[in-house]
Amino acid sequence: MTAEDWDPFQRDCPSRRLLDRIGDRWTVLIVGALGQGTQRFGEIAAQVNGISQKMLTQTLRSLERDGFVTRTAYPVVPPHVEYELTDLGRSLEGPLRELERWAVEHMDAVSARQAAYDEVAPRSRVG
Amino acid sequence: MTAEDWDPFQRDCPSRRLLDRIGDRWTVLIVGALGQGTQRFGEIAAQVNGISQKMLTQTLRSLERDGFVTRTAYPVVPPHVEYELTDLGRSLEGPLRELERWAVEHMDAVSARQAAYDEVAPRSRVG
DNA sequence: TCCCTTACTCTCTTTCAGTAACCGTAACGA
DNA sequence: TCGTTACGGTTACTGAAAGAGAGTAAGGGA
Repeated sequence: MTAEDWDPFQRDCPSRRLLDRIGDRWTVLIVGALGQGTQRFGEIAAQVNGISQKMLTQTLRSLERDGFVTRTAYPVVPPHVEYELTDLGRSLEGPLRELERWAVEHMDAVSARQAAYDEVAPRSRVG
Repeated sequence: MTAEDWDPFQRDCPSRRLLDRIGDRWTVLIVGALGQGTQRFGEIAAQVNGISQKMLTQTLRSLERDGFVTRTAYPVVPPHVEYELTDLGRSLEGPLRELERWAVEHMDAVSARQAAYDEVAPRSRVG
């Protein structure tokens, strides 16, 4: 474990790119969907409402490269491809699910703050 | 708590936008920086290596609107502005720090997987 | 013959992030 | 007096990324 060398606060540190990837909007949802077990391309697309085929393909490719998911293609017609979380991917589930949970739990509080902010005239706050 | 109504997997659910925001690359780092206490614009910029003034301003504005940070401007010359996490913002620290920690801890594993993936010819894996 | 299925892939348009220049005002140094 | 620095921005421009939508391969069924 050489974890001490990485610092996401530094511009060119690889851990910054990794943080970008795991915080990515589609990554969070795709990993969440795959948490339920092996799934096909179309099944993931159905769960992650609103994702385009392009982004799903692209994100799955990245997740595969990073070792978060495995891709298994059966050479049949029509195509049959299965995606599954690896151990590494499953270790990400926890932190991501917490993020998701936080968002759901604090949604109301944030909405309220937004409404309050938008009421007062912009830039009127002075200390 | 009406948390049951929100579902980030649904395209137009506000919680999806919130999840996007809190997973945002700069948000993660700015909240992390502010975790150490009240800070000025320039201090945050120095910690979050590589962020442009534009993105720092823009992200701080959003964080303020969402109720994660407070902005206090002292009408002096040159300008003096302080940013601080709210209670809501502090409640985000935990999940975000976990993400950060995960990235640092698994950086080596991911690098290894990437290298392995890039070695074999693309699209040669079949089930 | 025609269409259906699935997992892409390509093209086009729009949106977004980053870069660099500029701003105002006061204090300071030469 | 002139030029510079300080600080927290704003603005215009540009290249990259995301989204929308149509097209593709190949076999099986009506």
